[in-house]
Amino acid sequence: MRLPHPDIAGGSAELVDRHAAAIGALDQTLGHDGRAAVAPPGLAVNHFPLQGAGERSGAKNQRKQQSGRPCAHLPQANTACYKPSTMSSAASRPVRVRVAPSPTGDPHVGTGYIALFNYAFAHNMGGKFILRIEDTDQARYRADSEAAIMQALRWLGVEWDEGPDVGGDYGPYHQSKRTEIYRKHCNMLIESGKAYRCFCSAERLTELRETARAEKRNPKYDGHCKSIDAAQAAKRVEGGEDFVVRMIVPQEGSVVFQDRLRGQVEISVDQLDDQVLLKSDGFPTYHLANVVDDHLMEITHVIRAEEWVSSTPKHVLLYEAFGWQAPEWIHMPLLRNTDKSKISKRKNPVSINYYRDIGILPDALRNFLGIMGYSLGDDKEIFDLKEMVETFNFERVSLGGPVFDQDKLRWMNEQYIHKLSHEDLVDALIEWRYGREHLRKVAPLIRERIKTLSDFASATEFMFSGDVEYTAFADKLKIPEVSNKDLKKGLLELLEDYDQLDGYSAEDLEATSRAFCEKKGWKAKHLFMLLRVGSTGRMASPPLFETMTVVGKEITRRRLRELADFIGKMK
RNA sequence: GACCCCAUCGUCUAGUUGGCCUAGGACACUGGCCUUUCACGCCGGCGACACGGGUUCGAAUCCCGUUGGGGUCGCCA
Repeated sequence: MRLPHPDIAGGSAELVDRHAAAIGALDQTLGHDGRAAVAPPGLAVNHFPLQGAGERSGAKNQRKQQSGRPCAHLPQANTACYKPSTMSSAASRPVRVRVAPSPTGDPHVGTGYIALFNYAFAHNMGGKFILRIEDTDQARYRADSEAAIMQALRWLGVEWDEGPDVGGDYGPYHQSKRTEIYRKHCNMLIESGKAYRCFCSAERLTELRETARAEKRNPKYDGHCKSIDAAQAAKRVEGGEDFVVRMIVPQEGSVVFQDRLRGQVEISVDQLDDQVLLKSDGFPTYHLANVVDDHLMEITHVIRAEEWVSSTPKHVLLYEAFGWQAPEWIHMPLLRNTDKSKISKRKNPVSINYYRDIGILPDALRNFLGIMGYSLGDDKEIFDLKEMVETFNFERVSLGGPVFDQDKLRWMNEQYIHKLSHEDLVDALIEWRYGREHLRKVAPLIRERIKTLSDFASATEFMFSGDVEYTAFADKLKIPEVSNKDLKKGLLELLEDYDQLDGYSAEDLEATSRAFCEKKGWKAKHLFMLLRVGSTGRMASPPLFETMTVVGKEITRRRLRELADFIGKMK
């Protein structure tokens, strides 16, 4: 399923009144000349009064915040210091934060991590925690993803006060239902000379990027369409030409903003591109949607991952262009793989459901995420959500990127298991994989394969375990005429194909696998044996694809990936 | 490559107003105790302030530089 095109998607009819009001109010904020009514540049460094008490007091940050020359080198007042306007009213603004996942795949531990910190802060401040679905990417949209993300977040114990399913006064909470809002705001920027339509083809842009890279320049849009006058642009639009809307980034100066954890960050505008705000399919990009929604939803603090630091200037510029008060920026460190790179599914299981499926207790995962880049200050590592909320303080965040250490997670889970009463342990087991629901899926697959009930355990052992071993089958793990290297690569590609699926049915898996064989010229029976050994650790199993669904998507994925690595390492 | 961020044991971290730090805790690893076994538990061990300059009576803590790691540079978020 794809998202409906905005033209036919929920437009203004679905907008609640307050948005109309907000847009109306915005019209007034913009002066006749379209200039944003913002505080003049060059003010003293701003702080949210809110953060005063809890202000990070690290000397380094203090230095940065106090450095009195944020705009010193900047030439013109009008291009100079894009510093967030002073928030005189922020003190009284109730805290509202959000997590804004994109439904393009499995519920990511990083989403859980950021959600947890948003939740902890919101509750500590007596504020609200909002869930917003950023479903503006039609190409990567996956129908089953959104529900999975919500389920996973709830499973973790991170509950939202406003969101798509629970409602709230600031909806709709799906960006796909807010396209009319973005379109309007985009037009405002065009009218006020802050944005323009661009008709360049994807090919031209790619070429631009490539030549820039070849010449070792920073890839940047060359402003080709910037000078097209309004009348002509309108004409081309009417003529049915595809276009995007780009924001106009000032030619000189730099953008300065305060990050709660890092102090002052300054980035020169020549690092910035004329960012696309509205895509040719009519959907907004993250940058536009995020700013517009955060403003309309009255978000006070943007707590997100560090990867966003370098695009924050674009957002600051947008707030300025609209004449809005920007939220406070708080960029959390990135979760890491063992090699310190940003956590990724290629190197680490990243789906929350994987951890659920191998039998990690939700509280343990939550607690574990809570010690990533964070501590209570004493030597206490085991703490519940309530305790984290009550004592939460951004000063306790450390910025070195924390490695997601499976060993420590398991240890922590052990602590939680030990704390369970016998009865609760039984319940946990039943809820995990020893309940009727799961057994009902298992039974049909093994009934023909057991002579006594006591055969059940050995017949299904791989359905109740995490990783499996492949060493015993080392000499069987091959496909004629295919090198180990290509085999590994192929397996990984297949995994990608599985990931593109909406859902995880045996039929889809089989169809995908067969199509893959076709493409590769591999014999199905060869590939299927590999998949069998990979997903079960055996050469004999119940029907392969049914088995894979019962073993579960996450564990199967992990096992197949391990298999691929194993094969890659063979002689 | 350009820009930005970061820097205490292999890993998560305490240390944040510089002295109480011959750097504390946890995971992992490891020796022992307990025990019919295994596990748990308990006691012990290994193990870090990246480097170089400053500032200071005194620096893991402040400043500068170097090095290292990471992130970003998309009509993805």
